[in-house]
Amino acid sequence: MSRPPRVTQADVARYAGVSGAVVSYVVHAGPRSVSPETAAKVRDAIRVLGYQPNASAAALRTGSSKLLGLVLPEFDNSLWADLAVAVGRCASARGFALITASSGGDAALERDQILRLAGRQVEGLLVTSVEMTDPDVHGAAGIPTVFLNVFSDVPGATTIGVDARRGAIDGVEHLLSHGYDSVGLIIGPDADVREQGWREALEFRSMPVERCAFDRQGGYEAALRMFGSPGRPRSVFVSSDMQAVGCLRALWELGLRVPQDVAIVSFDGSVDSQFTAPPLTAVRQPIERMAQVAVDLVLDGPGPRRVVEPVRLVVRESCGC
Amino acid sequence: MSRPPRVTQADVARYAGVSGAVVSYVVHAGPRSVSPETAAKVRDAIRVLGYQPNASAAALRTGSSKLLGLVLPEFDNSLWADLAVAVGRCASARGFALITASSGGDAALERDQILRLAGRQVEGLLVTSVEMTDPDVHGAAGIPTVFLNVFSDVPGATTIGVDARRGAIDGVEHLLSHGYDSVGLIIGPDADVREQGWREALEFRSMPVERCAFDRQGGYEAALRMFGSPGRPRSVFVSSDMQAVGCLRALWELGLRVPQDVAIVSFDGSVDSQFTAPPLTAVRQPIERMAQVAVDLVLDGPGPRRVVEPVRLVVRESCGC
DNA sequence: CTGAAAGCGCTTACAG
DNA sequence: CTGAAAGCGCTTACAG
Repeated sequence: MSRPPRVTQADVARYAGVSGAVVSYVVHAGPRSVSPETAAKVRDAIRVLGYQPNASAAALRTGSSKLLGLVLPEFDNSLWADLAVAVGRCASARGFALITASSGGDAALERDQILRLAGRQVEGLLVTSVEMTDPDVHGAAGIPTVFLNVFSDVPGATTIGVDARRGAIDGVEHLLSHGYDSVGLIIGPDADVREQGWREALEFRSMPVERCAFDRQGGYEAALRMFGSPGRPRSVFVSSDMQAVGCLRALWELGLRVPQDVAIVSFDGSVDSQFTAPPLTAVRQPIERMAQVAVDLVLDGPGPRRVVEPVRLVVRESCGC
Repeated sequence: MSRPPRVTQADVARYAGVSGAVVSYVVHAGPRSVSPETAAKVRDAIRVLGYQPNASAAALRTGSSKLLGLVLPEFDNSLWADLAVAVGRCASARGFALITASSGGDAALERDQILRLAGRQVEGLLVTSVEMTDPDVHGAAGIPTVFLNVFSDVPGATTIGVDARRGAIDGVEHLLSHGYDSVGLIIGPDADVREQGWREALEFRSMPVERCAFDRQGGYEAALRMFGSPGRPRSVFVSSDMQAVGCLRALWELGLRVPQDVAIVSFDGSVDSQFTAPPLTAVRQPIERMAQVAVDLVLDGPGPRRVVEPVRLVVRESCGC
């Protein structure tokens, strides 16, 4: 466990009998060419000594840390977990590593984390706020930033999101197509476009709404309120898989069967939605694709823009199909 | 979105009319003291200019990157997700940021990720392998490493884990205490100490075993095999929450009720186990505590050691209590 | 209490 | 094709 002193470029150069520059040339295959024999000697030295270039030094010299920052509200949400994996993969493919931070859904902490990441010279920031953050943090950090999971255009910021209004409409219409006369809504603490879509699909008929946190516990409590009292709706559109998982648990406790007594359509379509009992019919967000676009945009993005990815209804069993 | 040139220490020094050294002294509150008036001027300059010390430069100079690496098999497992959050919090409290990488459970990729992290000058590595990795990677990286979720002592390596044999015994005995005559086992691809504990608790009576991947799909398929054919056990001990979630789904499909037809005790006790229907009785791994110990050990650890954290049976409803 | 200077390990123009 | 050297932005002995 005693740490051996780090092998530096100079060590390799000495061992191979060349200058440091040449070592750098072979490590990066450029920008100058090196004769095959010299290159072989250098590669040998690298292998024998176990040389690993010092990323801090390279970052300092080039001004490029090859680091991306990812800020998520929390990890124990399979949607964010999936996103973290996908972003990590895309970043890695472009030679970037990922520094992750979780904000716990707290705006002040989130801002703090972003500033911290900025200090670490990340070259891009991917941030997912439950509520779209003040785009000012973007300016404050002075680093290319893309906001993920944002449902509407935010002038001056690069945002990626799905057409959640459309998704909500699709989900609610699917429920309606089963002939259910009522469709409740379980949604986050603040109004968002999913609520709007739900209203439109219902042609503005009045139906029960419960607001709660975007997690299992929130969905659980909201469902207890919505279905524990008389006048419960025949079906419900839930604005995230996590809330839907909590909702399912509440319905089970209340002795209500899904979909026979209450039908559900959820929003997100993460792994969790596949393995509930019954599996959830869900409006799926294309996480992999969004991750790819986000990484490309944060690294190459020419300026603020709005990207809307299409959403797709994945029919499983909770809707009664 | 145009990137302003970075503000450096020299800029602050010039603005405040002091030397760079003084700026460093006030930023770090040491190691030399600075007069209150000068300090005030410097703090002003920092605020006005929006100075963020360049972490790469500091890392190069001090030889300390203040970075920790975390390698996980995947993120869409709430146990790992919980762990990532907990480790992030502990690291942050000690001024370290976290670079995360997921191995996808592939040993070669895992090794690769570790080497990559080593090149990034992380000062410690926390790695969780589904199967305990070759401790050689530790030597190869030349960086203090602690392996998490390891169930037995590995000489020469620092490992943290629970007494999983004891946990399995507790879980199975709890099932037995309900009077169930049979307790099946759903476990990972390779034998581990949980299987041993299960056998011991059953006093080596022969019972059904199904092996499968440590994920939802694995547990789903294993349960279909175990409960879809005659001679199914009255209860089952499942070696992870993810597998238990899949198992619950399979039982639902088979029309078997939990706990009336089949009782379940799971292993992990992550958030997911709280919100299934019914909630899972589980042998809980103390994730927060393990994260704390891991971070402390990787940063201060004097050498290889074995840490065993106690496990606790959390009784909920899937066992029939 | 403060400044001038060295040096961490790289990369890359500049000479040769 | 290769080497000597400058410089990225810090921190920290060393002088004063």
